[in-house]
Amino acid sequence: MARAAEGTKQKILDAAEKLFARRGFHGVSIRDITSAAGVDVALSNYHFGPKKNLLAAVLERRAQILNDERLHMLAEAKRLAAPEAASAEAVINAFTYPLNNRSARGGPGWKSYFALVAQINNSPEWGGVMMSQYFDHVVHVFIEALGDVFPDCQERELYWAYHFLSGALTLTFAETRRVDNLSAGLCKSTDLDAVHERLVPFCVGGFKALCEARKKPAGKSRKSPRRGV
Amino acid sequence: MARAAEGTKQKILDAAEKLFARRGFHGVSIRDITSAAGVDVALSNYHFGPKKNLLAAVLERRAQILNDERLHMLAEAKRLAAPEAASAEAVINAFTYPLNNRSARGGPGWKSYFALVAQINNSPEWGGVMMSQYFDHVVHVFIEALGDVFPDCQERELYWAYHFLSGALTLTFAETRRVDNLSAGLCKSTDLDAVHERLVPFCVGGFKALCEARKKPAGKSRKSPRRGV
DNA sequence: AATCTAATTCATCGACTGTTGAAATTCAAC
DNA sequence: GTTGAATTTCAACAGTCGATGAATTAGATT
Repeated sequence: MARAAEGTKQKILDAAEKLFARRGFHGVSIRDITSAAGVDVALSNYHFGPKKNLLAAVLERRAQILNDERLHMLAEAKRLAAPEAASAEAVINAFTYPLNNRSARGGPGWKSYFALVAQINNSPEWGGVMMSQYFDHVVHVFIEALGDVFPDCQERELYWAYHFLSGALTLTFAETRRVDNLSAGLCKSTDLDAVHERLVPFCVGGFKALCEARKKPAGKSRKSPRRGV
Repeated sequence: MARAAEGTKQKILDAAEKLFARRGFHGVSIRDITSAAGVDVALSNYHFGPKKNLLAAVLERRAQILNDERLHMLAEAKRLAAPEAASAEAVINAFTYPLNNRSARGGPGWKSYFALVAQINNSPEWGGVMMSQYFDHVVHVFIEALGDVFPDCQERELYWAYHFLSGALTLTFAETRRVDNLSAGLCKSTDLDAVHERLVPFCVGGFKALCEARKKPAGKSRKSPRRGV
């Protein structure tokens, strides 16, 4: 039947995305996934191979879209600011806003995706490799752009600052609702636009403070050795 | 045999902590844990009940120690700064340094513990409730202290800023090593003292920027309604 | 030494795990 | 309408899952 398969593949990916996000990779069986998708158990193996490949397929599906949007927003920010360097706010916003937009207005699949990414990012089993695989090449572009914004900042500090941003970002879009209880309802995890309005200045302030505290040692700034892929 | 049991309980907790941290709750079987601990399978159920209770026991064991150290450091910071308010740096340091110290110099059990907490914090299955259970009462004390540091800042913003700090903090002490690869060795996840030196100014800068961007609306500051437990 | 409880061992329960091979079905191309 | 490959179904595999009840051992108390 040729391309009736594409439909089932997407149904399996959708179900896997949702269930992996809720209970984690090991907390979900292939039978859970295929029965939620309304297809036969064997089809997961037929289309995706072993279970780990299914997780990889889930992560890969939306990563490309997200990365394209990030790079497009960054290019636009640079264009508007030229010939001067774009603001730190604009660069960081280009990195975070696509998540905000997709999570708030992209449908439930995107919400599951970000909840899953948060778990992957914080897992020693997957975090060190899978996050790098899908996102690092775009992060390098942003680090370089931030090097233009903070010409006196050491490259190492930019990576550390990105690391902190990454933790805040993934936890935010995981929407675990902990902060809702903690703040007795003052904060609402689900109001993503409101959170994002705070996330960006927090991170901009963090970058500025860290770069200020650890400037480049001596004379000339703006070296920024291009990093290989 | 009365109190020979305490030894086995600790052995089970140690093994569970280590394995849960590496592969997550669902990725580890009770047989994995008890065989790593060198005890019979049935002893986990005998001492801790069902598997979920074992996870709770693991989380609870070190939370009390950590919370005590945090509160002690906060009191000390307040004492040294009195009669003025303590600095933002001192307050945030009191919250984060105990993690840094225990992870760097507390033995491998603490490292596993923090890696596990990072996964719990980012998991929709556990994050919303278990983190609150063990840490929120201490967080409330710190939020109040931060209210003294930033008297013009709205309480809601302090909770959001804490949320971002929480994401950066837990990812940092998860030591997934992603940033090591990303930065081509420029950053070393395992050099915790170096990371902590950056984490604190980043978060202080974030708090300041967020509080500055969203000051209290009108006249009088310092209301800070005491929040119930 | 006898007693009693706490702790440990062992065997086993039914259910579920990821994966696969063979058979059945579907659909496009001829 | 027949061929042929892609897709789906079904049944089953060997192994593991969390949990438990019964029997055994250890240790303190009497």
